[in-house]
Amino acid sequence: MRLSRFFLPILRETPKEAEIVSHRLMLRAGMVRQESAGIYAWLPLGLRVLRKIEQIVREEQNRAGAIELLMPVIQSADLWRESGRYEAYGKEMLRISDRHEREMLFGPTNEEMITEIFRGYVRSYKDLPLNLYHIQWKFRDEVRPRFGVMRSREFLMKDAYSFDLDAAGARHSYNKMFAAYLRTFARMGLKAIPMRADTGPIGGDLSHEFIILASTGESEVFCHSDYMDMPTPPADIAFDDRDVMQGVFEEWTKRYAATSEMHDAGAFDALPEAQRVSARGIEVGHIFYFGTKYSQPMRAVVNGPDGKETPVQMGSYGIGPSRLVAALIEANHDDAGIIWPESVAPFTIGLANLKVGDAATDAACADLYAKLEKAGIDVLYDDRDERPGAKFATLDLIGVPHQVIVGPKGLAEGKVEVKNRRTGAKESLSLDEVINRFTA
RNA sequence: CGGGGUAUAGCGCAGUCUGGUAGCGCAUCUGCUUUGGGAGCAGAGGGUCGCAGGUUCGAAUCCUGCUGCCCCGACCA
Repeated sequence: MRLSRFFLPILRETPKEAEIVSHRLMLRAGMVRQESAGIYAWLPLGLRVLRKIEQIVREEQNRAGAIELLMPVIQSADLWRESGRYEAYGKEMLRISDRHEREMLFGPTNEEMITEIFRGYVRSYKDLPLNLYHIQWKFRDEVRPRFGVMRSREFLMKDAYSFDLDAAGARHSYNKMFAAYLRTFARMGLKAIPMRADTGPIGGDLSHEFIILASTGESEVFCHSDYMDMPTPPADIAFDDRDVMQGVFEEWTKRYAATSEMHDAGAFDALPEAQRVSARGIEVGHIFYFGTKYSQPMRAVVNGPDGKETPVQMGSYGIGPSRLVAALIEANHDDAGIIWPESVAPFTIGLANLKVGDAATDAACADLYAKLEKAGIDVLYDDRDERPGAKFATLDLIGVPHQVIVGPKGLAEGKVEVKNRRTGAKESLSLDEVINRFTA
């Protein structure tokens, strides 16, 4: 992408409403624009990151055997009356009516709808287990949205729903999502710690929140220091093996880890001081096992091997990709701006032409740009007629992992500079070496 | 939902107390000079002063009502 042709409305000053660093940087880097309280437009740079995150989430859901579909954002009130949640959900649910005065709502979550879909087609235990997910916009009319997309009213959520014949099967489904979540966050370069959690309005009796540690986190968390450095399940782990999955679950839950709501000060204080981690955290995922809470009232039943109708055992599993964008920035930034992990970066390479109009510099940049793009690398080519300082500041701000800096000074020696955004390390390479570095 | 703020150009702000028809910095546009860490000079454009009433010869400024947004608390992917 040529920057001169891109839409990147960077702000030099910080809008005053932005309190936390991720919100400030997202506004300054031209990633989002607030349209109403807690409602944001995603600008091209922000959307690129959101899509990368979404894709990682999708790949790991698929790997764990979940199947993608897409449900609507607008739902019928009647569906929610079946589960009893239409009244129970309260003011957080945005209720609307259509031209025929039918009561509708903007979906805050989809347990009811997925249960309705399931019961419409599935009759036999032989079709189980089943895990269906979608990545769709949700709306929760928060009393007080804040921190940009971290706590917004409209937000993107991946929500998966598992269906099993019995509790043991449901447990396995839960464990698969548990392992998939560990992999998902690790691929984004985040250390997410599963913590026993309150189930809230979703209901049920088994639940874990996945928390990443960040000083600006909204919850207070306590955990064992071992969590700072634990191996993530490999891509080829046996998701279908119940014992293997149970092993992953046990390994990751046997040490102390809890949010303040579930905190047991006695148990935590019993740990040696060096192993106690007390910090603030951001919830980036939440998984629930709630049995027949919805299948019972909504009559989602299958015929078991014994020929009897049995309500299915269900669980639901959420990740907030839009919140993750902010969480990633909280975990990856410095004074100059964002530092994207490569897996979610909007562009992999930022190519800075320090002297637009200089024949040699232009030619070198055009050559590098063409070859890198041809190799399938996302390159943001800063071909604007700006001074070098402005280009460095822009690339630092938007956090592109690798900067390739081309100027007359270096080219005189046949060299360009390659700078690592995270480490700040600079190397002087020839054009060919640059190509080899990124395409090898 | 309780409490506290705030609303003036794209962004950040002054002007409001004491009424006289809107200004500064950055950004934008033009020209010249510059070009390895957010350049300099000269010029230019851009605002129904949140909205609606009212007071007044005259309202960004005073009065009334409304709305948006932000912050603090109780709730949450």
